[in-house]
Amino acid sequence: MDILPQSYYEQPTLQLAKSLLGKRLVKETTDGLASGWIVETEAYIGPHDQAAHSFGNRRTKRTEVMFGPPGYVYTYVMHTHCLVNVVSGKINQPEAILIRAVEPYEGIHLIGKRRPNIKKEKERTNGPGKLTKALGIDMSDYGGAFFERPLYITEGKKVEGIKEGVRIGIPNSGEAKMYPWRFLLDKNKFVSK
DNA sequence: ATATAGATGTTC
DNA sequence: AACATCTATATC
Repeated sequence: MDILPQSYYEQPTLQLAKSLLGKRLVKETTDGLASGWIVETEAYIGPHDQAAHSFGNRRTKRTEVMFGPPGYVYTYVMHTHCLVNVVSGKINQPEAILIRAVEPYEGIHLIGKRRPNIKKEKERTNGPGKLTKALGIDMSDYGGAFFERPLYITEGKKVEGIKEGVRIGIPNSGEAKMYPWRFLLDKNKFVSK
């Protein structure tokens, strides 16, 4: 499967968020390769979105990559966990897509080693903090490109049953929390609750 | 099966 | 002080 070129990321954020469903997210480490199908995403459209870190064009050390060209990696540490985002929008348009869940595909034994003591299979990757740990993504990936190793996205499989919904976990974002900017594959067992 | 609380680190 | 979360524990 081919790595998606940078030009792929030049489409509008909401369209890209939907398009990412079913693609293959890959991470290579010294331990080996692990990958999963993307089954859930959320769009964060900076200037107009109170829930985005870049709301009102707030530019800090943390949000810096979002102001660059699309197709780059924005990792962010929340509590003890690390979250992955795909930067989208043109230069100086701070937009990004949060990857919330994947379905394990390659490197299952690695994923199992990184997330032991799990009762059900789906609990390994059905949340933004879980999937990063499962695939071995961390802050060292910040600022990298999704079209270059070691962290990249390739073509995937065709998907059906794309569903939109309201975003999760952003209670204090005013009107913005009602925007239907969450995309997921209906009937897939690996999406978050 | 669902619900609730508590712990965690980084940023502002 | 706020938060784009996870896990354990408790209860049905």
